[in-house]
Amino acid sequence: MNLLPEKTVERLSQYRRALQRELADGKTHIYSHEIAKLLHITPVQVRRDIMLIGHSGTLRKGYDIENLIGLIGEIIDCSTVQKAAIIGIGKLGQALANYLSSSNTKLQLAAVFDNNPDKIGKAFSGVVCYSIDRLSEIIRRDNITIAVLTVPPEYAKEIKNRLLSVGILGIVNYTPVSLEVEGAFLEEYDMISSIEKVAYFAKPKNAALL
Amino acid sequence: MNLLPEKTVERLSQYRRALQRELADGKTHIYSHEIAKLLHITPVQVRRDIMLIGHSGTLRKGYDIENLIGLIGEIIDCSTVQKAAIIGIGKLGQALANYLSSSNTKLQLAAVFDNNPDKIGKAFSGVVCYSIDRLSEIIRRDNITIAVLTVPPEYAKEIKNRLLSVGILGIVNYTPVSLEVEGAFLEEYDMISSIEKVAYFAKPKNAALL
DNA sequence: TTATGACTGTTACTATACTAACAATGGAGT
DNA sequence: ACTCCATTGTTAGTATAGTAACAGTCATAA
Repeated sequence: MNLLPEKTVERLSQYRRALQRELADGKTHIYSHEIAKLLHITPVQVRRDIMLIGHSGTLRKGYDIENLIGLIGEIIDCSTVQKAAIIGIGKLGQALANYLSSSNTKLQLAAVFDNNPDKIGKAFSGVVCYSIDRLSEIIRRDNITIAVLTVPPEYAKEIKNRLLSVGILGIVNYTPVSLEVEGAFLEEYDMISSIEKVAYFAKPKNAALL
Repeated sequence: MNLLPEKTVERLSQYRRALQRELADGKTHIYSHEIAKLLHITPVQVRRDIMLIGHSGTLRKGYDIENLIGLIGEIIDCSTVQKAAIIGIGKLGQALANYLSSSNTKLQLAAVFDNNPDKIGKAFSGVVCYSIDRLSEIIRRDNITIAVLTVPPEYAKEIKNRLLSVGILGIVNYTPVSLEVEGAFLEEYDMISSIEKVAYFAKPKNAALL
């Protein structure tokens, strides 16, 4: 199968969680316009995304929820478990650790790292915190492939380099400094610029033009 | 001036912070390719963004940093101070409170809200926490226009409705449930789907195709 | 059994974002 | 003064994302 568009992958992740909730509510089938309503997007977009993952089996009663959840898993999860680490277990890191360990994906939070001695050895969301000095060692040992960066900005670049040198495959960068990454997939998200963007479009003058 | 593209606004926010760092280092002028290098994008994109905000005065020595910072401010900041509130001051909310209050934008964190009695009355990043029951009252009283939602997902919809009914202008939604918003600018960010997206593209099979 | 209609699957179109190409400018060296 | 060339400003082109239009399918009911 070819690569899916980025946005489609993001939505598939959202579909899956929404579908899991519906399944828990006892529903077995669902229409595209129902999924659309849950995520506040259009039914066309839902059908198009589902088309892209080659969902053949669809009958007149809409999509079979369990079936679809399974298929999404086949597409976006790895056949083997993928392990993730959070680097920098401050407020943001702890929040993410919570989300990750409570979301039932195949993605497994395998380790967290920090340089604060008070935190090392403690567990966060059930995962033990290692010293940042052991980053390369643990990543290699536990075969961790995804890293979430929530360190203070001044450490970001150096840690990124260490991650790349032990062959990390994916990095999610939540620090406000942008990184250059070769040989791994990088996703950057800058909270401040997101909020400033909203402020811009929410300015009375601009809101009128929306 | 017309509305700017969303991505351009996000980058302007990033340019500004990068430029402030450069200014602090004693630099007075900067080339487009230098800015590009800081954010790991192309010089063309930098120049295009700057063109869009109508930066006329640019000479052979690159852009005048102080000048450019000022212009970006004129464009993306409001003429009057814009006030923001964080709803739900858990781990994520506290992280955001920190970022917001330490970033020197015209955006001012004016209040935070929570339903936990232990938190009410306490200060977070120097901002006092109110009971969620007083949401409408305080937003109106302090003329808060931007809301950042970091509450547990089950509360999101109801709080969104309250925000809209007091005329909020912008909402940043960090909860994993999607919201329907009419009459305000909405930005949604789902951390789980972001990380799952990275996991997808970082799968060995897919990474080969990048 | 056939017509109906609600729903899916697909293609064609539009909008947004990014990139490449190139024209215009003006300081520096000769 | 003239040429050179690094750098900006702008337009044209491409890629990605989203939307609309429509054809295909099948359960249902007359």
